[in-house]
Amino acid sequence: MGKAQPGEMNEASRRTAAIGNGTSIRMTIENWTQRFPGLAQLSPETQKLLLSKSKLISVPAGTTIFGPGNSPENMLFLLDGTVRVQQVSETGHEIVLYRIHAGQSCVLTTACLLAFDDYSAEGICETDVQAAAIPRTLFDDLVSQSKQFRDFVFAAFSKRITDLFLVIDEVAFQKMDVRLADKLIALSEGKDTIKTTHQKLSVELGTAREVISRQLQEFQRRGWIEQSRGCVHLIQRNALEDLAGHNR
Amino acid sequence: MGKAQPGEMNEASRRTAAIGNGTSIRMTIENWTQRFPGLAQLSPETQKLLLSKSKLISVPAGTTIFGPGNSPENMLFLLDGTVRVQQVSETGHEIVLYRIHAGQSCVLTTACLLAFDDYSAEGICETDVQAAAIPRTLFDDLVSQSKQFRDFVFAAFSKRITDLFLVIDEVAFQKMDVRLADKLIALSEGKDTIKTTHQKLSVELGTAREVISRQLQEFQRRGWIEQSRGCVHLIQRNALEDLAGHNR
DNA sequence: ATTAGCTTGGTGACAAAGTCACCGAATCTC
DNA sequence: GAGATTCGGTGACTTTGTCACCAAGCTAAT
Repeated sequence: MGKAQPGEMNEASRRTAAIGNGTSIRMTIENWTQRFPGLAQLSPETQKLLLSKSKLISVPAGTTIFGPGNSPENMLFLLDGTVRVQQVSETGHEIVLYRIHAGQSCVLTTACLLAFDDYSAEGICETDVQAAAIPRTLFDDLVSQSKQFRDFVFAAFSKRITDLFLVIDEVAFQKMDVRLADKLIALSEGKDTIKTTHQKLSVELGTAREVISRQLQEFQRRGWIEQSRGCVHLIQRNALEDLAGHNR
Repeated sequence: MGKAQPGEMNEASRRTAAIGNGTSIRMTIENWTQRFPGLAQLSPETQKLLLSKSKLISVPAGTTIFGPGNSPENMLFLLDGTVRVQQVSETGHEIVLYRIHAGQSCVLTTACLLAFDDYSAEGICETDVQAAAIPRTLFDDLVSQSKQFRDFVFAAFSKRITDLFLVIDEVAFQKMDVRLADKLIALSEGKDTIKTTHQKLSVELGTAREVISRQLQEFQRRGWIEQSRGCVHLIQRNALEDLAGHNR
């Protein structure tokens, strides 16, 4: 693989959280179920059960919350922050599969890990993260007892699977310039500066760093962006959105 | 897209099954739950419930059992045959996502369709198919009542998601020769002749027909395969397996 | 402060894969 | 048997991925 080892990017300091073993529990929000559109409709008893038997945890940015050889005991409901789920292939290539945002749950990934530990995906906190950890047994009880909870869980699974369909479609058929423009818009979150490197962008799209560099140069040549070390500045967001097909 | 419209391959005659509306119900197997490793452990009562409230259906090869604008009312458990799940992208490109084999269920795909009807995937019977159709309400009851059934369902979801991870990895990072060799081995099912066209193989891998043609020519040049119209004959299976990395 | 090492990004040459526009032969349909 | 369709082959070109290497910026140790 040469000297650039993509698996060794030091993400902050890449701590590994021992979730469920008493990691910095901080009670910040009492009624966190209200933050989940799908959970707010649970019966009061179910909500009480969830709130009483779950623990609020807080994890610093850069932590790997699950990954090879590290299946969490609990399932997480993200209250704040985002978790990036990515995969390292045998060849050493990396690709970002999806992100879990506040208001979503890790159930599927967690469930997958429980079922098959020969997975290759890992979940990394991109920001400081606050989450509610619920034990597997409680998860099982809730699925059994609450129709609303079942619907929430199955909807989460379904959304994830259809999203993965989209990823496959993109990787297989979309041109790089379109994919990159789309990713820049997504990562910008409305702001005009994205703090990222060419290397990180290449992992986002599962391509090579050189490809990103050339594509960004082309965008710059057209006056759509400007670059500085570790930053991309969006100058003509519209042009990028057009290319990404956001107006169709 | 030129004259070759990939979306118009006439698969047998591409009937659309109206599952649940009294399609040729044939009682062939009484204790079909025994065929599912995950279901055989259900309690006798649960099995009785499943058997009594589900219907055995039989669908001819080429039928689209689900697809855009055709969400089935029931969830299927495949007793015999295989269903190919594939996707058509906006650009008109097609790719096979996975197959559902006898002993597996469509739950996830079905669930996805129920949740989001803007999906683009479709399920096509590759062979004559026999399946047990279970109504959504029964599915919901079983998930609620039976721990074993829950485990079965979540294992199915998990397996599917991890499989999709693998597909993404392959599409993004594997070389075409490796992927094609792998696919040939898989499609051969142990036999030495595969009845398929270059066009169909290109859909399997989400690539262009020309790429397949050239790659097969190379395999032929090396003496690994021979070709005739609509057929690929495996001459040196070992060589293909080696390339596909089956001995590592 | 200086140096050594790492990260970031740039570059050219080449290989692999995808696209486009054809073509002819085999097969099917009427 | 004629015409249409499917199947596969081909060359020219573009896009993307790979490899090897370089230089500027940043960081940490001495």
